[in-house]
Order: sequence, then structure tokens, then C-alpha cells
Amino acid sequence: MYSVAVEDYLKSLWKLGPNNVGTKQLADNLRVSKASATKMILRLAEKELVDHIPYKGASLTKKGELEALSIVRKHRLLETFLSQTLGLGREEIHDEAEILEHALSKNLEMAIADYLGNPTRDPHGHPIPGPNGELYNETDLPLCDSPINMSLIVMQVPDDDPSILSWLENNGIHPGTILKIISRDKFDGGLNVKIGEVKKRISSSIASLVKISFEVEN
Amino acid sequence: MYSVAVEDYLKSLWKLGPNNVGTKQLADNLRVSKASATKMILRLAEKELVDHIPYKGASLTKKGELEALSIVRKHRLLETFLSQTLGLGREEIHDEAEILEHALSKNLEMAIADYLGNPTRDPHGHPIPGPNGELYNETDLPLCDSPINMSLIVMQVPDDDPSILSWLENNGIHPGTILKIISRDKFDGGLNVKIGEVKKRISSSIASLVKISFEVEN
DNA sequence: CACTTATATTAGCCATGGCTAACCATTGTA
DNA sequence: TACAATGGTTAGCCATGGCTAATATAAGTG
Ligand SMILES: [Mn+2]
Ligand SMILES: [Mn+2]
Ligand SMILES: [Mn+2]
Ligand SMILES: [Mn+2]
Repeated sequence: MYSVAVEDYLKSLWKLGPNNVGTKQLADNLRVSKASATKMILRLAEKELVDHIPYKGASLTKKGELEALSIVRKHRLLETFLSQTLGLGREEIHDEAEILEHALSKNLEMAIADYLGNPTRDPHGHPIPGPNGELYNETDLPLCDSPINMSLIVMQVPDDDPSILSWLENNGIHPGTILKIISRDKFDGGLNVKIGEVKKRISSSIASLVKISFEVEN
Repeated sequence: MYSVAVEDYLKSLWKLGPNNVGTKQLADNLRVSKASATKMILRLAEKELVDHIPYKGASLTKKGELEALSIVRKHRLLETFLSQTLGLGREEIHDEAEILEHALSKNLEMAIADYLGNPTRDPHGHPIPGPNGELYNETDLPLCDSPINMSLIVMQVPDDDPSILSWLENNGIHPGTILKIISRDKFDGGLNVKIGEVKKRISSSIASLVKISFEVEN
């Protein structure tokens, strides 16, 4: 239906939204020049996929949002499939899914969702939108803002930086990991945490990318 | 590496080759105009993927052939994967693979081949080239040219016409089917065959697309 | 050999989606 | 309030890969 470029723009707009997304922000996210982003925004507005207020920004229309969610669903289902079925590591799957998502028919999307038992989270813990764009409310909190001395369960890790993901993996931090914040460094915001009996230090930049919930969820 | 268009042109040139492939033949195969095919042939020659003799035709260079075989391998591995793992029917897989083949990294290709146990035939019985383009010699024969009253084993069915494939499937004809030609119609070349105890009639146009070998291969 | 037909190429148009360079708007700070 | 910095847009270029129409070549026929 839509080109690879259009689909990637919609996905970025969704990720950066829902408010007016600036041209520079969008261009940086897609590693494209500002001029290219402006041109594409005009084309997306033409197709009624975004509303554009010149010098203000662009935001997805309902139509654009549904299209974006469809790509996000494909992306996350593919990541889950690559991880569970083909055994790829959490740090390898994002880049593959970034390409494959544009080649997956609705039919195959359904077949994969079915094969996987309709998962609701991908291997990074990101929620997988439903077949019609349904997305439940996000309640996970950034680890960096979480209270000290409580049992926390890691719910989400970032998906697009293999080096951060490898570091997390090597330190036993992934969705499902249970940990406790021992102390928070007053200067740089770094965290001293305990995973099982092992103590680790997590920098504040990484801690802001990890999301948790409180244990005893069920 | 190469664009979707370039990859599809190389694949068609391989399928129609190995001799000089005419512009019209190529254009028809890809459902583009002759002008588009000419233009692309010139670009492929520029990239040293084909040799082009004006008004004679184009043929793949070694480099082009290896590239084509890589796409054919991806295509056939994907068909096998879609069939075996996701349970898609033999008539659905070709069109999906035609798109996915361009989105499959070398890494994923290897993971899938490994997962499937390095198959040598796809669900249509087509040989799957090796990771470096190795392709064993083809010994299967067209059913239409095969002798009467011998036990034949179906080795290959066509892959790109869902209606023919559905007909074959509904009549129990697919790779592995054992059959015997009872008689050949002198006028239209149609075949009367026996599959188990059941008699069927196969038109000559379909019989020319099905390939067999003689039973007792091992 | 001349002429028709099929095949092939060229010329020139278009949409897409990149780019740089130049210019315009908004905003925060002096 | 002026004006630099930042962000946004426009103009104009390019490659890719389609298209049609016009022209050129090759092959077969009388
Ligand atoms: Mn993508
Ligand atoms: Mn993910
Ligand atoms: Mn293809
Ligand atoms: Mn096949």
C-alpha cells in the first residue's frame, strides 16, 4: 500500500508524537535532512495522513495513526518471532524487523500472531498493538524515577541500540528481571541496584531507558 | 545492497537464461514496458551484472548470476519456511516470498536455512541453491514427455500460478505423488494417469509444467 | 530485393525520495 | 526592542524506475 519511506515516517511521527512533531526532530530521528522531512510531511498531508501547521509541526491524523500502529504491530510481532522461533538475540532483532516490517502482508501478520499465540509484548517488553490498532494504557515507569528499596520487575528495555542491549543482557537485565534500588547517586543520578544477591551500577542514562513495574502484580 | 527492482530483473534474467534474453521476453516476464526493460538492462550492464549486445539480448555475468542465485535461494528458503513453519498452502507462498526475498539479510537467510535443516528442495520441488550459489544438475523430466506405464514420482510443480496449484493440490498432485501414465491423447497431448487406484486426466499444458523422476531412486 | 512485422532502442515525461544552498520565521537573550 | 540562533521552508539538483510515442533494426515473406 504505502512505500517503505512513508511507513517509516509514520512510525517516527507516532513514536515522537502525539503532539505536533517538529521537522528537525523528525529529520534527526530518520537520519534525513530537514528539507527531505519537510517535503515528505507535505506529501503525507496531501494523503491526509498528517495535519501540518507550517512552522509548528505535524501530527498524525486518525488514518495516519492507524497506519503507524499497523507497522508497529508488524515490527513487534516480527521481533517476537525472530527471537522465539529463530533464536536471535534481543540486540539483533530490531534492525531486521525494521526492514521486514515493510514486506509483511496482513495475511502473514495474522499467521505469525496466531503462531505465537497473540503475544501482547515483544522481547523488549514493548506492547504489541492489536490487529485494529488497540493499545492498552501504559503503566510502566522509568527505572530512574523509581523508589528505593522496593522489589521492582523490569518490564521494558530499549530496542534500537545494540550496545546498550548487549550491556543490559550481559548484566542480566531484561524484561522479567527482578531488582531493587539500593541507592541513588546524588550527583549523576546513577543507581546502585541489587539483582538477586549481586550488586550492579546502572548509569542514569541507561536507567531512564529501562521501565519497571512493582512486583506482586498478580 | 541492490534495489528490489534490480533483484527482480536479475532473477527473471536467470529464469529466462542462460542465453541472451530478449528485451520483450524480459519485459513480459516482469510486466513492465519494453522501454523500461531496455533502460534497466543498460543500468545492469553499467554495474557489470549483465552483458548486453544491442538488438541481441542480455545475459548475466558471473557476478549477476551469483546475485540472482542468492535471491532464488532466499525465495525458496522463504517458501519452505512459510509452508513448514507457518503452515501456508503451496499456492499462497510464492507471492509472499516474492516480496520477502528482498528484505531478508544474509544473517536471517542462514538462521532460516539452519532452522529448516538446510533443505535442498522447496515445497514446489524446486532445488534450493546453496549459500554460495551451488546448484546441482537438474535431472527431473517434464511429465508430458514421460513414458507410459511406468511408475513416476512427481518432483516439481509450478510455483507462480495459484489456480493451477490449487487444481493440482485438489487432485492430489504434488512433489512426492506417485503416478502412472495410462495413455496419451494423440490430438491434444492430454494424459490419462492413475494415482493409486484413481484415474485422472491432466491437460498437456499442465503436464508440461509438472516434472517427474522414475521411482526407485534409492 | 522490397516490404511488412516483430523486436529493440531512444527521447522525453512523471513520481518518489534523497541532497545542498539559500531564504524565512520564531524565540530567547542582551 | 534588536538580533542571533535555531528551526522550517523553498528552490533546484540528482538517481531510480516507471510510462508513451517515435524511431531504428532484424527477420521473414512474396
Ligand atoms: Mn522500517
Ligand atoms: Mn521492540
Ligand atoms: Mn521479488
Ligand atoms: Mn517455489
